[in-house]
Amino acid sequence: MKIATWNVNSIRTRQPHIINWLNNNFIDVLCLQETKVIDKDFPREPFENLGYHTYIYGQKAYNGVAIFSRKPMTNIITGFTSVVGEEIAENFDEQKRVISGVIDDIRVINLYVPNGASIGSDKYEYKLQWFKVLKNYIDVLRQQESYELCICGDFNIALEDKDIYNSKGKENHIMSSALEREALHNILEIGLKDAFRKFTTEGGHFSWWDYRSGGFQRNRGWRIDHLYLTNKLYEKTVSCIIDIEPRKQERPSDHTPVIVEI
DNA sequence: ATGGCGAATGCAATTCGA
Repeated sequence: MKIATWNVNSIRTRQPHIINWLNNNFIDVLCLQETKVIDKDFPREPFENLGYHTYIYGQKAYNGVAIFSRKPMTNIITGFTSVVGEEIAENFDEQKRVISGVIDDIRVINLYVPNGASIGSDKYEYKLQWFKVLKNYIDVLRQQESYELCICGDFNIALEDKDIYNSKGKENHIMSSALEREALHNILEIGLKDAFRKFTTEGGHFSWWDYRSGGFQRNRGWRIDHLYLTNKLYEKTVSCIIDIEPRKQERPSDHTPVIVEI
């Protein structure tokens, strides 16, 4: 089974790119971030016509996540509140960043982690607090269910210096600060492993390049889109690659897909 | 260091992303 994650930066703008990519890559489950559209206006039909079931959780202009699956998923959950309760979820579901479903006894959790703006900003604090809610969400699910987990998406965090084109001076940079890395490690310590790192240990592999200053042309990238697996799935994983082809195309997303085959 | 680019909103210029 192939599961992919891709921050498409607007489902409506990127619709032809995604259709083209799915026609060239047989993907069972596609997790999308930054769909940037309310559910009523989400272009479901083009993807249903390709044979996908579509599960969406969006809002106007910002954020928004979706999962496309060839087989129907069960136990779909949108947002945090129904799992952790209103007291812990507070207002964190105002931003649509979490959707999850179960397929073949795997719970796929698709995340669009907050960006965080800059170190010490209100958005940075929001990002760190958001991780605490996420931790609670995963803990509750693990108490309630016994599925294997695939937690994937745009994490807006590069865990290691080698995941950044030039890590010099990046310890006080958004996406690579110690507190952000600590927040993500805190999630992973329940027993999640980075599928990409099962096969590739060297640096220089990226999933996002800034639109500005010719980031892609100069290969000034970051690896911030991840697929994390519980051990049983990790052991069964046969490949995990970053496909940079979509980033080369006209009018691309600033992110490119990451695919795991289990 | 700063600003760069792209998308949405909504129709010009601002906000946001990372």
